[in-house]
Amino acid sequence: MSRKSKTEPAKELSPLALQLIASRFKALSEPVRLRLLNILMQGERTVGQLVEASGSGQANVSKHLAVLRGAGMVGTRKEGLSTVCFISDEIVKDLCEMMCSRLREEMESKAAALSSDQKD
Amino acid sequence: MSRKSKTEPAKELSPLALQLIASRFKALSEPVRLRLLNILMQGERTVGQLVEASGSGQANVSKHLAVLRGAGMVGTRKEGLSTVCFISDEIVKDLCEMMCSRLREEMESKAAALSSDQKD
DNA sequence: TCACCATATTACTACATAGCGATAAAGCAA
DNA sequence: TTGCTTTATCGCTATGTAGTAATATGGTGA
Repeated sequence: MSRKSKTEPAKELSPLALQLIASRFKALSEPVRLRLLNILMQGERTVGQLVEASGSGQANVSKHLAVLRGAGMVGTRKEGLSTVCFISDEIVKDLCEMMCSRLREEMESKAAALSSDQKD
Repeated sequence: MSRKSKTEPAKELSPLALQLIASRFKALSEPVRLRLLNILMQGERTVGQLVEASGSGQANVSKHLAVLRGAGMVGTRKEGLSTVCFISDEIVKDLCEMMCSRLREEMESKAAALSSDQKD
């Protein structure tokens, strides 16, 4: 592989690369889509189950699933009448957990700051 | 820390948590913002340097920087007339590198599929 | 003080998309 | 075939935001 000696000095990314990376992050930038992924992390679900579990409308869920499929994060297969959905890229879990624990840290440090900041 | 025995069974996230995570990813879902972060990974830069290096307009860069600051990813300090910008959350680098290498994998496997798929 | 410089903000246009209701498409049952 | 079920798609409205030009803000030097 092309590993340099050190930590790699943060390469310049081409406009195309930036565009592609941005579109991946964009797929993750919507609460409903994150909710769908969060549900799918527990295992495969049909579209109908996702509709019920997410509380969003059927058309909306279908559209969001199309986005996630387009980003290569969710896969589907037909099973009778239903469409079974599953996470097709495990990176999603890592990314979300990373973001999640980072948020928790921030929250906790802010909470700590608030409680030690209690002047009158 | 609160690590369970196994891999943690993918907790249910609250609507607020989903909203917060989504907004972080949203900050990363724009090519210009990724470009700014990419430049800042090489070290601190003034707004003017970012304008020049990114090729975007001054007002636009300023607005994107405000988004990144709002997401806690970039910090700034005044230094004379200039505003010096720097990455304030190292998670950004990890996230981008993760996404980047994932993309590279996909590209390479697609390229490989294409070359081995060369029937007449 | 005034003039200048770097940056932020405002006002605006253009475009993308989230959400919804209605409808289409596709597979199953009778 | 008809009717039912599940999902995808269409048409639409409302909202968000990227980009730009113009202006405002605030620090610097004369």
